[in-house]
Amino acid sequence: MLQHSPPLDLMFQALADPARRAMVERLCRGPASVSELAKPHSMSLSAVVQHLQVLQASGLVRSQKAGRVRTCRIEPKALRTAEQWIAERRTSWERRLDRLGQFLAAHQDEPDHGSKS
Amino acid sequence: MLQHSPPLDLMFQALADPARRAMVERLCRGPASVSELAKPHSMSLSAVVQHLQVLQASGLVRSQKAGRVRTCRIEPKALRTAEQWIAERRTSWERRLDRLGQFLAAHQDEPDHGSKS
DNA sequence: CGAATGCTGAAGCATTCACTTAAGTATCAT
DNA sequence: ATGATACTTAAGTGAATGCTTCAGCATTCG
Repeated sequence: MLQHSPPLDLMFQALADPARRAMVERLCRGPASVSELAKPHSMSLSAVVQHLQVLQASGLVRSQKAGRVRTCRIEPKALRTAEQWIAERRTSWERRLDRLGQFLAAHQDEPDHGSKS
Repeated sequence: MLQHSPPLDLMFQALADPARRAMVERLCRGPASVSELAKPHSMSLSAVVQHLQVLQASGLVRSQKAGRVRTCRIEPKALRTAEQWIAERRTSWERRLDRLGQFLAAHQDEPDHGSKS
């Protein structure tokens, strides 16, 4: 409740489903139509479209219709946003470890510093 | 349905909730007890524990109990796994763009291409 | 000891999710 | 125009999610 980042919610939620991740993987190899994306999956076209709606709401995928074919492509910018969130936390943790290491190294040869007596 | 990666499912699912992300952020600044993690949130302790269970099932967080206090810490390895999945897709996309660029450059002087004036 | 602390577990409940089927619309081919 | 293609929309269902409350159980403190 400290802060809100709707896009991040939607992005991770979108990536949490294996079918949607498979679609992202497919789209990373190039744009595709809805039925092309549906082909490898053993679910109804409707279900695929619903997954695509989740992906679009998350900003990970964009699509446009030409004639009767809707062509989908990934939005690498969004992919990078998610990547960066994780990277920032990870490096935050690594910085902490560094500080801890430095502290331990600095106090290695002064076991006790008259803290209380 | 082409392949299964349960840990990735659980990881992204875990990161999809703002409360859980907040807990991850907190844990990146150092280990914490359950009630410490609960403090910033306006939900019951039970709810927090349930979020922690999700985080642990995903492998993002590990915890151990000492006396009556359970201490939680993040598992940076898991964080890196999620980061890498995204990074791999993104670079896969970038490689594709590179190839496309090379192709376009190579065929620049070829017949009618229908480019904008 | 008994009370406070810190967590644990189970049940319940409203909402959301991941599908399904069925019926519809727009486009393209013949 | 007819039919096939490529979605689109709506409604429904069972399971999972995100909470809640209440009751329990060790551990630590006075």
